Amino acid sequence: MVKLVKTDSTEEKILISAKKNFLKNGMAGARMQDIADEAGINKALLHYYFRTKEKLFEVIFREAASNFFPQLEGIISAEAPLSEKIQGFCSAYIDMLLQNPFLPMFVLTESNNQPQRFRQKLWKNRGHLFMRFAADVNNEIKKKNIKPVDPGQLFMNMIALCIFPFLAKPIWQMTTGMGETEFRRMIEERKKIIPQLINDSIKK
Amino acid sequence: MVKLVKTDSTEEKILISAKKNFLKNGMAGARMQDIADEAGINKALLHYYFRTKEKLFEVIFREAASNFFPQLEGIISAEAPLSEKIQGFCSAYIDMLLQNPFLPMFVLTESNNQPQRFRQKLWKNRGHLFMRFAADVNNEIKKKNIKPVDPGQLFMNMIALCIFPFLAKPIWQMTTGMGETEFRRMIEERKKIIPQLINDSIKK
DNA sequence: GTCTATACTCGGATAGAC
DNA sequence: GTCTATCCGAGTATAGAC
Repeated sequence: MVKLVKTDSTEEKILISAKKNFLKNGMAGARMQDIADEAGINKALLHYYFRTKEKLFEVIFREAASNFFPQLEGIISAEAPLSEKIQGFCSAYIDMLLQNPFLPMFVLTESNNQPQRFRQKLWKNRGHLFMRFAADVNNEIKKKNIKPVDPGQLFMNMIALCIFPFLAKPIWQMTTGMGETEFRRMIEERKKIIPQLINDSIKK
Repeated sequence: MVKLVKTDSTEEKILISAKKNFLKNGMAGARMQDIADEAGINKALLHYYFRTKEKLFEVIFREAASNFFPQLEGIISAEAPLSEKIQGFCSAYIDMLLQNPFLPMFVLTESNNQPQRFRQKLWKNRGHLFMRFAADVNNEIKKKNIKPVDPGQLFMNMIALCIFPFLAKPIWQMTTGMGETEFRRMIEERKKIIPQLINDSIKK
């Protein structure tokens, strides 16, 4: 996809600043003043470009949401054994999350607050990745290569194990006294642990 | 524990209403007016009892947080094989979550917003349950009854699998078109699936 | 303890000059 | 397109009567 806006344009500066602020504080917590300050402009100009806070938020949210279920069609569609796909998916997904640690919390909280209609429009037909995955799983079941399992539960397990530590990070660090590097090491470790767990659970 | 406040006292009515509102909308989203309305009183009286919104919030938050890592010492301390404890823990935890579906989202989001100092005070020494569990696991490892695994990762996996579906519920329902009863059935199913998964992962 | 009325603050939005 | 100045509503908090 081609970037239609120059990196140093005012609009782009606003979007960068807005993304940072919204991801950190959510729609309710973010302040137009802060967004303006960080973009090096004033509030009036924000409204000139995006009319309202809500409209600005929507732009950021849409993009974030589209990344929540990652675009890993590449891995899922590849010609490879299921177990390797699972391995590749988890590893790549965790890497993405490491680079966007606020993404899960943001998408989950804000999804709750959106009105029903908007939510539907946003998430409907977003299930391509999952359906592709489910087809793979069902196929392997039919070929009797793996145990008969519910692909939905399998997918839920996989993303739960990948995402949850990022959500619980602050609490986890508090209760265990874990520092930044230790936490990181634990996450890295999970790139091996999770595929192992998932693959073991379907192995015949 | 003895309830010090009569159920129909004004204070109790406020607390019930506040809990409902805070859990649903979070600290930022909740409105003192709504809390007052639902308690059948006016705003002024809220402040009479709890001085500020923040103080009222703290009361609710403390109680919610103390339930997040559940008090299942009963199960964990029991004289039973580890596999049965895991089974019992997951099942009881999920039942608790079914009765408090907003709890996970609330505790996680609000924990992020608390200042460092308060967070520490709140979560420090909250790790009894986990330490007890870790001791059990290490013991079984020493006796060569199970594979050598990191108890931390094991515990993380267990709670991730239990909690995450409640966090992702709205998104999950949107993408899959799942209704209320189907979602419930899926959760019920997980009471069996999760212990199986966890126990299989440590079985020799 | 409970109410009505009001003060105060914060933050999103707009007017209008340049 | 960008700025300064200002408005205005929402929402927390308080004063003071009963």
